[in-house]
Amino acid sequence: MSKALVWLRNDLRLSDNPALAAAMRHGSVVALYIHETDQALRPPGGAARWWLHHSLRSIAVQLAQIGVTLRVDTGEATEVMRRAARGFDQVHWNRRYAPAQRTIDAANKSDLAAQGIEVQSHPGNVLAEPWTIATGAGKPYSVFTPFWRSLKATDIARPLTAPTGGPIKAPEVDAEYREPVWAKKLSRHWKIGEEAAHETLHDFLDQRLSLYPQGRDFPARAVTSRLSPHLRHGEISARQIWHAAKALAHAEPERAADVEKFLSELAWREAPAELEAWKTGRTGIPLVDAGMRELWQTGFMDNRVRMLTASILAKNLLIDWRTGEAWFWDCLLNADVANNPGNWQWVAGSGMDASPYFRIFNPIAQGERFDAEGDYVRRFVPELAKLPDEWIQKPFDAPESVLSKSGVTLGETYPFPIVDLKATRARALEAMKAL
DNA sequence: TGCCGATTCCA
DNA sequence: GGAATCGGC
Repeated sequence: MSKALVWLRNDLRLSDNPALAAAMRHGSVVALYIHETDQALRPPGGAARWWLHHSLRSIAVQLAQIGVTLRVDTGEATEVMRRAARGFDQVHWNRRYAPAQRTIDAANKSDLAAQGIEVQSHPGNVLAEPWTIATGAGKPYSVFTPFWRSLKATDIARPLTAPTGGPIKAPEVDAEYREPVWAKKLSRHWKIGEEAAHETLHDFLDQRLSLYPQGRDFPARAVTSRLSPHLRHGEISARQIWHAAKALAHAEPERAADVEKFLSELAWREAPAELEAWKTGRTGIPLVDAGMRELWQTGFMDNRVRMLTASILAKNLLIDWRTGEAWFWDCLLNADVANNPGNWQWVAGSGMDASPYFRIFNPIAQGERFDAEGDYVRRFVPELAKLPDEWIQKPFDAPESVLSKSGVTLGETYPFPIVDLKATRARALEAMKAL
């Protein structure tokens, strides 16, 4: 009998779970969840860890009802997978899209292939996979509105139904987890698991959606969907939400505008791939990446680099400065309510005593002025270390011969820039003039 | 604690 | 053809 292993990650549901469905078609199935300890991944915070624990317990019971055992393990993904996949002839998972996650998944894929195990990856928890929505020039959209127009015109895949099978006894999972005392407060506000996720969706569509477009920005009204923790852990898929809301708009056309507003907010989940590149120091602009990696590795960032990385996010990428502020807040050892938000507002030009709106940093020019020998870039972006000073701040302009001599392959060892500095500068000035 | 393109000046 | 300067964004 053929055996398939399903690696569950952020997809803790039975319905519309392409990896699980494919594995079930193949033969007998075991599911695996790994608490990944890879350095490149951020471990979940306390609250998310609490949710995850209960979500795992919930899905373990559901899986047992269709004859699937859930195993839970801890360690580096490739280490755990190498052991766990022994004896299986297929491994399935649903794709994830953050750079660090993709690196890990690619490593696993080749590792398993070397063991003679077939790996099949399936669409992750998105409406449309990133490479299916592109501009006329074949590049990812960098502005939400055209992205949304394009997404709306796309056929979003229909959700799959949950697989069936004969029940077995549910295993005890995540046994080492100890419920923190503060979790009692949380548990009064949330129900966790796939069933609860669908209840939340339908409560929202029935009761709060009509108030959503007007009320969503007013926290006291509490009319938002509250689906985000369910989505985060994959207890419900974006496709399921999409089609449930579309079905409502079809049945009650007078509510179509409300549905559209809600779905456009759902689509925001999928727009900012750039935010992830910024956070993880993979923008393709050396000084920005050095700063973001310093922040992540050390909990500190040089002040000039703070201004510059903030300027890139708020002005070139036109991402809400509060998103960047939240990331700094998480990562900085010296973040303080008195300065962190204030500094961000200064850069974004939205606070009192703001920097003038037209002050947009150019990280290449800044690098050439303040890191002329490239020492700082070399320290935190070692894959560029062998580039000569002349090109260390702008590898994308370096001649091919210089790149190859320095062991740099753009798009492979180091990313192409995710922003066109000139074009995004012009766009920012345009956008701010409009204000 | 800005960037950029145009202009001017000098070699 | 490069450095210095300046105004507009």
